[in-house]
Amino acid sequence: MTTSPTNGRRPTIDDVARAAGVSKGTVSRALNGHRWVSPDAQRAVEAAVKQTGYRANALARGLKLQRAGSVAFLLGEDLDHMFGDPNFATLMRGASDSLAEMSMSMVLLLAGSADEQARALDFIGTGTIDGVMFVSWHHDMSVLTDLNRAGIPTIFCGTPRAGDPMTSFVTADDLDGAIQMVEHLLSRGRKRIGMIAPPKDAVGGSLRVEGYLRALGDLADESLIVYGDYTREGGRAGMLKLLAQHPDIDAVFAANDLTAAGAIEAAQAEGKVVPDDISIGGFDDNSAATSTVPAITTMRQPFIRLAKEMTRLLIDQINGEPPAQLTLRTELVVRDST
Amino acid sequence: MTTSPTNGRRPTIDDVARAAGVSKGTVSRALNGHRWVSPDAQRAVEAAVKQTGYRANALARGLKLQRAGSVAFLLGEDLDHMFGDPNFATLMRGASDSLAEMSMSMVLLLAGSADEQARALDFIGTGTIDGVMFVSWHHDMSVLTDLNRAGIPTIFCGTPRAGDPMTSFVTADDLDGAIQMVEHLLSRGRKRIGMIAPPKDAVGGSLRVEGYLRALGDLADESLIVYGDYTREGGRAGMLKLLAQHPDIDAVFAANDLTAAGAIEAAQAEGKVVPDDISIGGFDDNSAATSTVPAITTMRQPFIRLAKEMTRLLIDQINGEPPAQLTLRTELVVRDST
DNA sequence: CTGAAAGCGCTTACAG
DNA sequence: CTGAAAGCGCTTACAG
Repeated sequence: MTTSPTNGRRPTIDDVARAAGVSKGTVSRALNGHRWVSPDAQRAVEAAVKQTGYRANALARGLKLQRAGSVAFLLGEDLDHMFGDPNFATLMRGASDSLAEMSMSMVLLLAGSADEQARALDFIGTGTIDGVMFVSWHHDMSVLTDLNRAGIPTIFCGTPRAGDPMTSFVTADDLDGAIQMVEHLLSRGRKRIGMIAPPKDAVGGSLRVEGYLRALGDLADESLIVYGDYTREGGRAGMLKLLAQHPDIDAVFAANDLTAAGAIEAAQAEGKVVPDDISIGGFDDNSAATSTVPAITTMRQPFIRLAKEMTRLLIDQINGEPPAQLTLRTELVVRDST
Repeated sequence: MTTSPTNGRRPTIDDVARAAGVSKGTVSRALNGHRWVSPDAQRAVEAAVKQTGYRANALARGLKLQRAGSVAFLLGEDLDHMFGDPNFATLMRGASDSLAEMSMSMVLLLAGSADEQARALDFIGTGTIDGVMFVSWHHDMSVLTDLNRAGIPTIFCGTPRAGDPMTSFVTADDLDGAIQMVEHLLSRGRKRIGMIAPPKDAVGGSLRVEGYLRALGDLADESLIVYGDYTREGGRAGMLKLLAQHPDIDAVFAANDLTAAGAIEAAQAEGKVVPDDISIGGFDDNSAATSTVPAITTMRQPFIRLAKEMTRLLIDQINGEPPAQLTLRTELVVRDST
C-alpha cells in the first residue's frame, strides 16, 4: 500500500496532502486562494499538485459548496433553425468566453421540442446547473415559467412581452434601433418606405414594427408592411411582394440582415439598382450584412456585450441579487445599400 | 422546526424519508428500482416524492456512484463552420436522443479554438463528465491525444487516419460509398468523371478520393480531381475549374451534398443541363440534397444510426468494455441529378 | 498558520 | 424487507 500517485483512479486531495506533507485542509486553503497559508506550505502544495496531476473533483466540491460551477445556455429553438443564423454562434461564444473568465463553465442544453424541454428541465432540476441563460427567437415562454417555479436563477436574451413571466433579461433596444434606421432612410430623401417585418411571434419583433411606424409618423402606411421570417428566402419573397403591390416604394427596412440580403437579391433580380432605385436597411450587423453587393447598412446589435452582461447579471442573481433588466443601444452602421 | 417541505432549499432524501415515514435507505432503494422494497413502502415513497417535488441531487449521487451521469459532445470545429452544415445538427440531436433513453444527459462542449480546447479539457478533467463523443470534420487530433492520456472514455465520429491516436470510432464507409457512387455514374454511361474532393485535411476525405480512383480503375485520371471545401461556394468554384480545364467531362462526383449543390448551380450557370450534359452525384443525403433542381443523387450516411452506435459504444466503454470500432455502410439514393 | 472534525446528499453493504 | 452506518471527495468553522 504505497502512496501510488496513479494506479488507475484519479488523484484526490488526500493524495496531494500526502505528497505535500500537509493536511488536506491546508491543501484546500492553498488551492482556493485563502490567506493563512505559509509560503512553504503553498510551495509544497503546488509541487504536489503538479506531480500528481490533481484536479479537484467538481462533484464533491459542488456538493460541499452548494454550487455546481456551471450554467446552462438553454436554446429554446429547433437546432436546425439556428443553422444559418450567425447571431446565435456569436452570442454563444461570447457567453462561453465571459463565463470562462469567471471560471464557470457553460453547457448547451437543447429545448427546441417538448421532449427536449422536459429533458432539459429535468437535468436542471437535478442541481447540476446554477443558473440558465435562455435564448429563443420566438415567443414560447413556458420554459421560463417552469424555470421560475423551480426557483432557478434565469436570464432571458431579448425583450419578453406583456404577459410573459417576469424575469431578468438583457436586450438590444429594438424600438430605438428601428427608429434610427427609418430616420436614416428618411435622411436619404426616401418617402415611400416599406418594411419586411420579423415573423409575428419573434421576440422583440413588434418593437421593431412599432419603431418603424413611430419614426414615419404621418407618412406611415400599414399596407407597406409585409411579414418575413428572418431568413434570406423570406426576404426575397417579401421584397417581391412589396414590389408587386407598391411599385413606387423607394426604401425597405428589413427585419434583419438575412432578410435584407434576400431583399437585395430579389430587387436586383427585378432590375432595380440598390440603393439608387431602392434603399435597403437591415438589422444585426452580422456576417450576412457584408455578404451582398452592395454591403448592407444596418443596426449593429452588441452581441458580445449582450453576452457579457447576460452572464454578469446571471451570476449576480446566483449570488442572491434580485433580478434585473438591461437594454443596450444599437448603432447605425452605414454601408452601401442605402 | 417543522417538516417544512419547501422553505427555500431543495428537498433532500431526508425530507422524503420523513414524509414517507421510512429511512432514507429505503427511499433510495425504492427510487433506484432495487428489489426488496415492500409495496407499502414503495407507495409511501412515491407519494412523498410527488408531495415534496424531490429530485435526487446529481452531485451527491455522482460522488457516491463515481459516475457523473452525463457525457460531452465535444465539437472540435469552429462554431461558425458548423453553421450551414446540416449533418451536425442531425448527429447532435441523434446523440442527445439516444443518450436520453439511457437516462444520461448530454452537454455540448466547444473545442474549436485552442482556448476552448483548454477549457473543455479542464472541465472534463474535473469529473463532471463520464465520457466524450468527439466530432470534428478536420484532422487535428491533439484533443484526442489529451483525452486518451487522461484516461477519459472517448469515441470519435469518423475514421481517424494512420498516425492518429488509437481510439474507438464510428464511421460511415467512405471508401465503399465513393465506389458505389462512381459505379453508379459509370452505369449511367459516363466516361469522363471528375471529382470535387473533400478538403485535404477532412476526416475520411482521402478514403472518398481513394474509392473514386479505385472504382475508375484504368479510366482514372488524377487531373480530373479538384479540391473543394465542403461548402456550396467551394462546389461552384470546383465545377467552374473542372469545366474550364476539361470541357469534355460528363459527370462529377462531389464530396458532399453542399458541394454538389454548388456544382449544379455553376454547371447550370454555364449553360449545362443536369443530368443530360453532366451528371452530378453527392454524399450525405442531408437537406442540401433536395434543395436544388434537379434533386441530388447521393450516398446516404446513416446519421441517426451513427449517433446511436456512438452512444452505445461509448457507454459500453464507460462500463469498462474495451474500445471498439464500427463502420456502417452508406446507401445509394438515386434522384434526378444523375 | 495548521490539523482534526463535521457535513454537503446520496447509495450500499451489513446486520437484523 | 428495513434501518443505521460508513464513505464518496471536498471545504470551512473551530481549536490550537
